[in-house]
Amino acid sequence: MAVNARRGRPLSAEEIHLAALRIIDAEGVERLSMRKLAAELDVNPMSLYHHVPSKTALLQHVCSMNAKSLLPPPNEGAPWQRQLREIADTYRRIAREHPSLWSYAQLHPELTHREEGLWEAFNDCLRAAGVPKERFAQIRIALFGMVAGYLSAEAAGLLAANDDQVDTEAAFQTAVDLLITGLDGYR
Amino acid sequence: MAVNARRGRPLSAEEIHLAALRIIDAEGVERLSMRKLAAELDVNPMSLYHHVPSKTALLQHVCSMNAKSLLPPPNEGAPWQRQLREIADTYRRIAREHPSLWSYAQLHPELTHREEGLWEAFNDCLRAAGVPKERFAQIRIALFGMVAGYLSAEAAGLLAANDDQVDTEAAFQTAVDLLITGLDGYR
DNA sequence: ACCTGAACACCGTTCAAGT
DNA sequence: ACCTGAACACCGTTCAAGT
Repeated sequence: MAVNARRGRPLSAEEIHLAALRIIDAEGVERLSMRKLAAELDVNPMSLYHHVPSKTALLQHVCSMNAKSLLPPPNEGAPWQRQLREIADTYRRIAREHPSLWSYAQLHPELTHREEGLWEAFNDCLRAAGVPKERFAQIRIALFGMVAGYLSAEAAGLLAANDDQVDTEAAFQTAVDLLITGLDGYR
Repeated sequence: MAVNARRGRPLSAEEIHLAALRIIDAEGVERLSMRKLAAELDVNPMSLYHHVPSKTALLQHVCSMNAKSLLPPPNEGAPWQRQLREIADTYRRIAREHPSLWSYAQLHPELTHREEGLWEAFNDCLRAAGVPKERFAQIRIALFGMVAGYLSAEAAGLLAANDDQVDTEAAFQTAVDLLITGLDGYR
């Protein structure tokens, strides 16, 4: 049995995805290469292709795994302002866990498989805020685009680069406050 | 005189930047290569390096040129709601002129040299809206992050991918409306 | 079944040599 | 001054050959 010469234990897709995420967090998506990944795993570069069909498929998997964490805790009873904050905070937590992946995934939406339930949290929120149903789709896009987009800008360092002394947490809360006050206008 | 064998007329940095932008618009930043760029210009790949120090410098120049167009028309007299719409619409026009470059520049803020005057338009707006001065910096970041981020998401196709029938123009106006109503809360 | 070395078609960039 | 061919150190991926 031709077990890997250098490691002695078999390779697995799981292990490959985790190592990829480690490189992405440490060096950025752009610096992830199949050859570097193999080196990280102490494995022949070509061995990876027995567990993962391609680099694109690997990135798809990592992006989609990450997107699964976006579902916020169910929260139907709470006031809608609280619900929206919860969504925004969940997004921010995920964005900051893997900032390079977050920005990259926004640039390559085709890589991420998004769960059906992702929009439900927004819908619950808009319902509770008294937004007319025929406006749901557009407002959901507006909110999602601004929250996800803001976090992508923050993750990439675009916001810190522009103003020197920034409390990034407070700036994000300011952004969410603007959205909440704005949404309140639909009541 | 060793004028280029294939073209007969001399190469220039200007010409290189324009050709790069053409490839970026047609195929995306990620598919721009020095060798492809040389082919587009019907030139030896190595000739480029006599006019441009590196691919990174080339992208820096193109990104910074593009960012210069972000300065909106001076508009101090108008109501602040109108001023903010003007900024947002200017940003959107530029984002949609070169969508791939826009998203890429957001992911790589270090590539873009931003003019000093870029924030003045926001400041004018906040002043006119009656926002307390000590909140300017944070609100400016919040607004810039959400507008630029939303447009990056739109340019990359993240918003269209999520909902099938989207009027992207209307969705953006909805987003800007939310921000204006939100800002109005500071009055 | 799993691994691997050589090979192919790409990259960005350096450098010595040409005119 | 401007151009160029060969070369170097990288990529992702295929495939035939090994165990």
